[in-house]
Amino acid sequence: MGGPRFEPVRTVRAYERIVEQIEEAIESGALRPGERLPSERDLMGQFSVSRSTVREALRVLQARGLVRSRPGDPHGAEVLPFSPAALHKSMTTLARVDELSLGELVQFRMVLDASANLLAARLRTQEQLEEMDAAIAAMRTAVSAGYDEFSAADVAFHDAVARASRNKLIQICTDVVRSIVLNLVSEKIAAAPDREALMRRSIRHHEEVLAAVRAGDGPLAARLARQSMYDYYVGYVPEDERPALRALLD
Amino acid sequence: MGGPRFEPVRTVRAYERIVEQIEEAIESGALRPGERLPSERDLMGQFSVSRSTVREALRVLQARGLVRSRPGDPHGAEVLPFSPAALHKSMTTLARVDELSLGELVQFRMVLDASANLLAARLRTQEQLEEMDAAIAAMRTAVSAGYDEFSAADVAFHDAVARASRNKLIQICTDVVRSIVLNLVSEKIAAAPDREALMRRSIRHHEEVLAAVRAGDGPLAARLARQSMYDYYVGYVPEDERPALRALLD
DNA sequence: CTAGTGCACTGGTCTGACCAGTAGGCTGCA
DNA sequence: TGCAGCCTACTGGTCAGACCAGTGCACTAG
Repeated sequence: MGGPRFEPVRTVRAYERIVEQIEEAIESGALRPGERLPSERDLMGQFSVSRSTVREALRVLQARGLVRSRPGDPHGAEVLPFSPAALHKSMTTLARVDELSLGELVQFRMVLDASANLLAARLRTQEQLEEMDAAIAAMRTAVSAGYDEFSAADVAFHDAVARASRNKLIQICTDVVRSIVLNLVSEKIAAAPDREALMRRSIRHHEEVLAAVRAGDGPLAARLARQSMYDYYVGYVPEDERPALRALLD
Repeated sequence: MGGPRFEPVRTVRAYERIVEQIEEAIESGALRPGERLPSERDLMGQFSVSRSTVREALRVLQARGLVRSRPGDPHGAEVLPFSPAALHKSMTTLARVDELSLGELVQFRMVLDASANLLAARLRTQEQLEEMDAAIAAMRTAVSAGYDEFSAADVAFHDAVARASRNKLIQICTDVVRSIVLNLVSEKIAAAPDREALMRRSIRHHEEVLAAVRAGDGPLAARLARQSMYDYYVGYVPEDERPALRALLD
């Protein structure tokens, strides 16, 4: 006893080492978006491994959304700007396999949207207010155009609010969770018989929210935003999940 | 004009088709966590592709956290239960490459933690209250033990609150963002000269939050949680980002 | 009944090959 | 001289076949 304590060695696969190195180069900024990786045949020389190993590493990097390769491209794999695609993918998977319910997703949107509005009320610029105005105007004209147009304008409004919050994490999560929710309910909404009434009420709600944001009343904007989202989605949430949503209301 | 409109065909790689099929089997529940995939040599037969192609597909699935393969395992790759590891990875990448600032991360934690407390105040069980009690007790004894123990107890408290919110998305995002934040500041906190005073104040704050949760006062718990987190981290956030954090306070 | 051994099979890696697709230089025509 | 179109060198995608170290299980010897 008392001799040197050895730790179990974790065998690290060759392709993992390659992933680590390239990932580090990208995340540290040594490789910038738009730049190219050497070709696979070059990389196998640089890393002293076979092409299969290089390719497995590139597959992982591609799955993480860091690079993209195109067959025949003489310039090698391209380093991509960050996109929430990988985040989106894993959250979508979560929603599918881990029985994330519509109630939880909507509740999360209520939290995010309320916070975004709270922040936006204090941090918004004049330009952002105009974007929100424009989005609501687009919603009005879209009532007769159809649900897709309406939904797009609605998304534009919430995006403008999220941007005005100046928190990228809120923007990204808003975007990701919203697209999952829309994917779950858009068909139902588009087929709803009282669709037009829903749209008109939604527009009214958005106008109230925007008024609060314009007035700089964060808490009011947050409360109205929560209520608006609740009203819009509650009909599609199972009865037994609704109390949890109402717990966020005042 | 007027003829059939053709869409551009997207060439789909063979390994992508394999990923899609296995992913579908897992997400639909046809393959359950703990079950095994056929061996790579079996799969190359089933999909009529070479082993390289099968392996590239498995690498993608592994990067997404859906399966794991171990060398020598005679049972083939294992289907994993969902874990937020992939989510965590992509969010960490986001924090590194997309210049996510500490201010934004802390702000997001304030939003999540406040919402979790708001919900917990209404939905918590007696058992969860006891967990929170135990976590605070552990924080007290950890003041003298060291920062690592204290931090672990602190994490346990916030986890209990997140669980009590009954929203998995909140739990996961809390977990992911917290670990990123801790990774950024834990060294600084551990080295802070007034560390012990900070810990004691933090315990007091947690006690107040817990009292509000126990009393069922959601808005109060949310407000106290925001304030507590602000106080704990504000010293590590650059001056120019602090106003955005304060915008969340009352 | 158990400890130990051997074997069949696995995943990780390598080599070497072929194909279709791309970009950029080259050729030949106007 | 200018440009359209072809050529070629190279790329990524895929395949085939091979070797190795490691694993679990059945079998064997005690």
